[in-house]
Amino acid sequence: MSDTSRVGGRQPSDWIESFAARFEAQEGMPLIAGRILAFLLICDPVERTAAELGAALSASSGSISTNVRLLLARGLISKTTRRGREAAVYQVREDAWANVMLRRLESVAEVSELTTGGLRMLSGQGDRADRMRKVDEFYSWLSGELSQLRGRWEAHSRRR
Amino acid sequence: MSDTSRVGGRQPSDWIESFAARFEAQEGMPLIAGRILAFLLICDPVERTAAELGAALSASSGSISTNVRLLLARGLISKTTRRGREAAVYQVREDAWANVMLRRLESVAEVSELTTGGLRMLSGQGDRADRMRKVDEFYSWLSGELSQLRGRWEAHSRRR
DNA sequence: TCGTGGCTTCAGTGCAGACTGAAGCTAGGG
DNA sequence: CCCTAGCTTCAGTCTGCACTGAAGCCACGA
Repeated sequence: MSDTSRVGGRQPSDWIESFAARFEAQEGMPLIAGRILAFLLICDPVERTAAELGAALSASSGSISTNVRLLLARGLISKTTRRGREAAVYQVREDAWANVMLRRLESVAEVSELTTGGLRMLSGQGDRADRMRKVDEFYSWLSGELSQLRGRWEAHSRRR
Repeated sequence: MSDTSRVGGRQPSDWIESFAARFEAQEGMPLIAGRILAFLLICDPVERTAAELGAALSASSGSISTNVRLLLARGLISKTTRRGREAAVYQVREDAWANVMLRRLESVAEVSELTTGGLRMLSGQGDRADRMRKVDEFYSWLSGELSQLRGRWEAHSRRR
């Protein structure tokens, strides 16, 4: 099948592993979740059943079940059920990707809530609060910047 | 000592735990590393020895050694050695904080290297590359935005 | 050259979570 | 109302990592 053969001079299976490794490091995802995501980005046809995912990635049905649910919860893939005894199929929600990642970025700036609280805790402590003030200033600024990102992405994608 | 007493109506030890929990979730840091960082943000005086950190956070000398090194490697704290047999002291590098975090954010956009590579891998596959193209478009845009952030932070902090 | 304080190293422990695979559940078809 | 395909659940295994604390190492002072 074309999914595991050479395409464009590179092994898709290598690409899948790289992708999974990156998502493990960056998002703390299990490797299998990253593999599912990567596979669903390049497979043809775009929709796959749980059994097909398990076969393609050499993972157990339990693992597929768990990780597919994780990806569904994050909003990165969708599940389409079909009538009768047919298996449900999964596919990448490429349109939701930006949303999910932007939300994740915004959460980084939530540290500003902690630093602002810390600043209040140290109020009246004079110089002692200097460190906290500097860090808080950064996170407060970052918080504003990141919330603007979403608007800019919408403008950017509308523009084309 | 004032570090563990009530300040501004909130327990610093609770704040330290919240801070550590957030950094564990967000940065994948060990809890103790987050505690050290939090403690160094609010302690008085600002410099502390490894032994003091261990005592304040109820952690073993080995744990302090490991996690202090992790924070040094990330550039979030500095180590100052002193002459003779005196213990080295650690303190927060509040000025480096923005730099470290911006670099971390930029690494998120490195996924664009994978998606661009994936796109090349799927070249000539027509519709099959549509998913990848959309995701790649987002990461490429994000990559540009995040690299601009650094410039904007410098402008912002110079302005005040 | 020895003594000592401070730091790092490392073997050992415990725990968390990723993964498996079989058993159980669910829902449509006969 | 049973059969069966497909999915989920769960107990068990295993790997990896955070943490400990004691032993070793290093550097300075005497």
